[in-house]
Amino acid sequence: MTDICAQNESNCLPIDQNMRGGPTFADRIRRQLEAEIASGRIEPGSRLDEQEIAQQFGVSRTPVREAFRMLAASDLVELRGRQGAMVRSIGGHALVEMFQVMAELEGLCARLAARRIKPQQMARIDAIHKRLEEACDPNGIDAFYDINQEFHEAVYEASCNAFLADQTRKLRNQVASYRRRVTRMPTRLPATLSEHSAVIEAIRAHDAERAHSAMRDHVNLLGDDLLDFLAAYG
Amino acid sequence: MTDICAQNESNCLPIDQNMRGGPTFADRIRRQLEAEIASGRIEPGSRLDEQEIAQQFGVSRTPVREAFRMLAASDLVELRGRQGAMVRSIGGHALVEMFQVMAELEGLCARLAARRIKPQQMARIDAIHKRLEEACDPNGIDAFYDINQEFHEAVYEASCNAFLADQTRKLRNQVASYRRRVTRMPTRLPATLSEHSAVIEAIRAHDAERAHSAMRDHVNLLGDDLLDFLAAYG
DNA sequence: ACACGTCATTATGTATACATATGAGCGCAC
DNA sequence: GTGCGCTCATATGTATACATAATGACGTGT
Repeated sequence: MTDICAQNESNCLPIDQNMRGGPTFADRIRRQLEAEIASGRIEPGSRLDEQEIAQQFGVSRTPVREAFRMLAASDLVELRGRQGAMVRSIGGHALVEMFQVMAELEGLCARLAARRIKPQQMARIDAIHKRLEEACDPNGIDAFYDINQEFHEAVYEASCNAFLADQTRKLRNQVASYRRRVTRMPTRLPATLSEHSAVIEAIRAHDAERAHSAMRDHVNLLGDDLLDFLAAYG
Repeated sequence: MTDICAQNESNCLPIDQNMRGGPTFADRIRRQLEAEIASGRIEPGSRLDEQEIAQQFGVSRTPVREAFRMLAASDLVELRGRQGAMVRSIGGHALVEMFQVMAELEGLCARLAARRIKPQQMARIDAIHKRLEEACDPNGIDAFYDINQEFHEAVYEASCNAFLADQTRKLRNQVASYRRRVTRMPTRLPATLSEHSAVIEAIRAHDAERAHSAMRDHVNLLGDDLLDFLAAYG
């Protein structure tokens, strides 16, 4: 079998070199497709062709099919009988529902973090926030997006609940491609900064209730902006 | 190909006749295994043999493997490299984490239900509760368990958030086999009834906060009992 | 007697072959 | 000209074949 990167000449699915996730092709393909979907490089509604992807990865259809099944169980793609797989397209109504749940889960993360955070984790969050302030530049949107993600990830960890962190991460990943669009709204950057500040100060004060509501509001405000964005640009 | 039920002579995986879920074998096998795992007929830690299951269902390994991948993505089974699949075994620590999340999600269901419930749904919940009271008999534990499930399902629906309902259902399903054991504790039945009553009255009064905390407490108390049970009989 | 290395068996991961359903394109009838 | 039905191509679902890594047994050496 040729190396998995061999077939990769200017395809729309460039193989990530750091692909040492699972040793099996199915796992690697799943991870790669997850990343492509989350980043928006594969747009919602796109059809995923087994043979095409198999050729791009230089493998047979079998591991691709298994990757599809895993992604379908994570609700990242939809399998429609014999009509193939397509990247799940999330409508406005479903987004509202998902943000409501995400707000509650992220709120719980913040609440637990307020009760359990260790000085080292607090320092890390402060450092991330400082970097986020410096990256508050409409030109470097992608950097801002990544650092923002780091902030939330740090709160997940501070919650000291690995399962909660995992669930929240999965949900965040499901709406990632939609979130990424709304980051481009000019008002979102400064709003994010001040909302994060509120969360951080509540956590620092070990005020669980305030941390919960601050984080919930933060997520809900993002959801509102996202809906505005979708209403305007479709 | 022989009918999917043909090979089923006194196996440990009796085929459910109402198996018209997905038209594909992979889907049917996934649903069947889900049910077997949730009911506890396949115990946590059991190893799932591809060939054995394929023979029991009268199909080849391919759809079985695809079912395994879906179940693994739902965290119901673990795939350990080339060492096969085993039903996920959840330790006490992980159970605590999961119940903390489930309490929050069920609490959110109850909160939304308190705000949104329609008279018809309220009547349905009352009817279910009445049946649950009648089933409060240590001999008919399984019936009690099923009606209890109906109650929670009715609250999910009353929340009018399909995504939330789905997430909560999945989580409930993950710990189903552990929940089922604790139902056998003698104090759990009357406790469940009174805790449900508190939730119901809060929902009837459209008191969102009270509904949330009542449901959260209900789930947390169940979690506590489950931990006691595991500590004693684990 | 115990430990270690080697080998055989077996089950998983992957590739390929085959069956069949879905959708497109075309022709015909009204 | 439009709508219906047929045929065919293609892609998915399933089965089978093959390669390889992991498990267990056996034998040998200390």
